[in-house]
Amino acid sequence: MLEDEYQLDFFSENGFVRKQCSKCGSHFWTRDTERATCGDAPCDPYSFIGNPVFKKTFDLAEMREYFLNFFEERGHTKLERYPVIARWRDDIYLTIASIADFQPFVTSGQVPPPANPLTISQPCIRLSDLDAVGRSGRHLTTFEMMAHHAFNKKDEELYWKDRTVELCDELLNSLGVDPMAVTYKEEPWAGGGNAGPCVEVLVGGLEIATLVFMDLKQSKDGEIVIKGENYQKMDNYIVDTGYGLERFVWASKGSPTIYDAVFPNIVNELMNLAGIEHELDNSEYANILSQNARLAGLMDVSEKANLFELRKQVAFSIGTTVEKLSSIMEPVETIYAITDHTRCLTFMLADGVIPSNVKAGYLARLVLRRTLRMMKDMGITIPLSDIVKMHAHNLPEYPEFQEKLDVIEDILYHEERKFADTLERGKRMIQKSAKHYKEAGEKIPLDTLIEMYDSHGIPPEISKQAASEVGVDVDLPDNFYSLVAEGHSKAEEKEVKVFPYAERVSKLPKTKKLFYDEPTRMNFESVVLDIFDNHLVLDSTFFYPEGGGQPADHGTITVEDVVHKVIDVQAVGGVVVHILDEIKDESHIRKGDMAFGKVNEERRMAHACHHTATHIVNDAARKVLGDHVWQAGAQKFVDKARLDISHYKRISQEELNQIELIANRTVMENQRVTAEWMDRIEAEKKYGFGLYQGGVPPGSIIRVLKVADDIEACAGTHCVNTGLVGPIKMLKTERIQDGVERIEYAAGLAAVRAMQQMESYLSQSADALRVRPEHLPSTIERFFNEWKEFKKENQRLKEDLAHVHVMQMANEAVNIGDVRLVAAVVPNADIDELVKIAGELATNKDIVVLLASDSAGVKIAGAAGVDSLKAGADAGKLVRKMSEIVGGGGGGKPGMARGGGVDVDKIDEALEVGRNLLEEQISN
RNA sequence: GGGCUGGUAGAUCAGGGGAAGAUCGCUACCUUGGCAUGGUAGAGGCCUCGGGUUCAAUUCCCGACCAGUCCA
Repeated sequence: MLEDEYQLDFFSENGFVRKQCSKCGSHFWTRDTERATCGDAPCDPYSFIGNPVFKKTFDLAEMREYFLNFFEERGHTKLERYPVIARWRDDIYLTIASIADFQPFVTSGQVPPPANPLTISQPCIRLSDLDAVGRSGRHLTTFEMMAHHAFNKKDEELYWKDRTVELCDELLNSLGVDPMAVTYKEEPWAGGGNAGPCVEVLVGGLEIATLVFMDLKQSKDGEIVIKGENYQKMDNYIVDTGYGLERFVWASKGSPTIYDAVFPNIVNELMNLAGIEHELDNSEYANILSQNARLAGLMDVSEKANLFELRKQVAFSIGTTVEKLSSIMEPVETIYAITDHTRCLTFMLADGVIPSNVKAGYLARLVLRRTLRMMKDMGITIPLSDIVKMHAHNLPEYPEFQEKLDVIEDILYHEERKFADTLERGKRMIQKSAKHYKEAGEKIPLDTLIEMYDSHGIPPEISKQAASEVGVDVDLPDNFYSLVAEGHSKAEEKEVKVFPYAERVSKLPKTKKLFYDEPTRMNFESVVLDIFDNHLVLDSTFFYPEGGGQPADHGTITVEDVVHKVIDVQAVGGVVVHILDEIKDESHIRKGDMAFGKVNEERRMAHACHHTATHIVNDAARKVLGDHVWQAGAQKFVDKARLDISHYKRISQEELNQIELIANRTVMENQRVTAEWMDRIEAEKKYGFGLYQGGVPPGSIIRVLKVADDIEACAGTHCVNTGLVGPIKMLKTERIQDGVERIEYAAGLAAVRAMQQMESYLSQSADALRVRPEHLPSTIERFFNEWKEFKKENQRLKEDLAHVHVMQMANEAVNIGDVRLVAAVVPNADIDELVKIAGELATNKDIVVLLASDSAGVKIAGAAGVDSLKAGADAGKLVRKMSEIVGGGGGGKPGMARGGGVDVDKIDEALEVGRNLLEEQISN
């Protein structure tokens, strides 16, 4: 990055000098001509701890208010915060910076900003430094990025670098920061395909703000190279600032850690619950924490080795041992982490993240389980929701937290129980396996630990502990988690569907989509713009292309009296491509030809019904289950449709019935369905991000569809009022992922057909049992019970029968050497019977039994008593040989075997062969 | 979106192509004044469901459903 980028008039007019840090070599601007270092860690240690840099102290609410007012007074529009879950984006789950609110469409210039310039305090969640939270004294999973943004265009500039730095300097001065102590360090910024010059603002060793001047975008031919990537200048350039609210509060208080500055009351309460004396007034104790924070500021403590180094240095400076220091620090650090993590959960859950095993929900569960484990370690036994409530009460400036508390409590209750179950199950598993290895005198292999974690969610530390309770040792390598990851890295090829004619299509003008204007019209005329193979592009069309979970229309297109079937329709960058089933010999379609289209009405109407029904069901589900319900996907078919929603437990039958009732009531109220093309930002302001439940559409103008109380950006075709949807019949629910429920239903004629189908199942079942449908449940229960009793009865009878046979047959035994053979055909006996008889006969020690029957082919059973076994008899081999004779196979153990075949005529032969083979066996 | 594990008695789980098992719990009886305990006997299983392979499937294969879990 060029040095010129940082030569600002503001600096030169205000007595700043550009210097190079004597330690790290980076350049920085300062008013202090004597200064040698840049002010950033590790070149400068924290000096603000115990020595606040502001005139007065602020808490979160005060600081936020001060900042926003400061920029509002200077011409910025104050904006409400966005959710911490990035609903308006499909590339990230969580909001990681204030600028994320405006990506991608505002930053790209496609969509005008909601206000310009603007100021906002955006809660952000970053889980990348999870291990450092609590330990470093400064890391948080959740923080608020206070910001002011200005979106400039080539010919329309609001302000740029000078004004931005000036505002920052003015803000700091107004807070009473010593101007000589502030440094602006040059640090080019790059991320997410953009880049630009940037200055970090440092006071007292702490980075409290970052001022990014985003004016570059990634480009292969770009001439500017940053961190190995090529960039070029953009036509629109953006002031992207980030002021850390929590860091400002920390700097104002000068407390040993950021946690003691941001949520001191909750930290204290949890310390009490854990029985830790957290007395910051105690100078010795405060000194330990301060030393720790100062040194931790200089290193990355998520690395185990660094943490040990930190401990060593702090222990040395206060004259104690690492062990002693660790025993003091670890519990305190854990409490800090719990406090932080629970605040993170408060934001996530209140903004509608449902803990789950996929997507953002997984991140919530990750944090949640981490927290539960730490609470257990610290002996904190109150429900997790109690801590979340503390945060909610602590943050009255977020009234939405209060409203959601009931649902949050319910979610947390479920999650806590679930995790307890998982751990319980895991403990049993590992101990069982531990016993196994103990007997073998071995350690538990690493593979087992990996499986415990990967497949069963048991952290290796817990496995180790559980195993040691049984007295088995476990080797736990430091790189455990990377070993787990290795097991996952078996390459997965992804098939990316590439539209074959994208290049050619991109040169065509966008197709006029007339199906929005006249949703009921099915016949139309248009002009052929282009055709390649069987892909036809028209000037305008009534064919709906696949999208938004709605399949493409089918129908016909006639050109020059030749009728072509349309089998698929796709939209490629605004151009609708009709895919024909075949190009016939007689068709000579040319550019400029008139084309006559006819859309298959039945298919279209079925899709429209199901699409409108989907919005109705979504609305009903939210009314029944709660506001946390969020569409996670949907698909429409001709005969049914399905909707996936986020919900933290199974939908009960009663709830489903309720949803069905409400949905059908909406239908009967025959409400108007309206669609309106709206400015994107305006729509977001008016309706919130619920708009994007069905996906995030591109562009500055979006189609806002209102069905009942459901308002979404939707490009599908719909019924013009809810009455046209017809009946909505719920078919089933399915849990496709933890935290995601799938509801399947049919609407319109499809619903009627579904009901008829169900009815026919019912009447067929009722007919079979010769009862009326309403008597089915009781009758079936009776039948089932009777069937079970008959089965038992049958079993008993067979045993009795076997007994009778045994008495007879034992007398008919023939002596062969030292053993007695019973060889007989038992007519009509099934295999179970044969086995029973044989088994019982063989309780006579010297008997060998060979039985056959002719039920359903040939069945053969053989058994041998213990003495006959000693004499050499092997029922397994006998039966195998005999079964071969009758064209089958068989086998078993020497004492008991079964087999069979198909050749009924050879039963006697088989018995004869068995007898001969037995003679051979015992003569050896 | 990708991957992994499991579904057997009321509970927790063994087993495994050739007569369904253990432990706890349950019922009855014995031991006791009563309970704890200790005996003895017994009840309780469409081995999740649907296909396939086989002479034979609870067991192997495919699919569905249910449950658990890791990762992007």
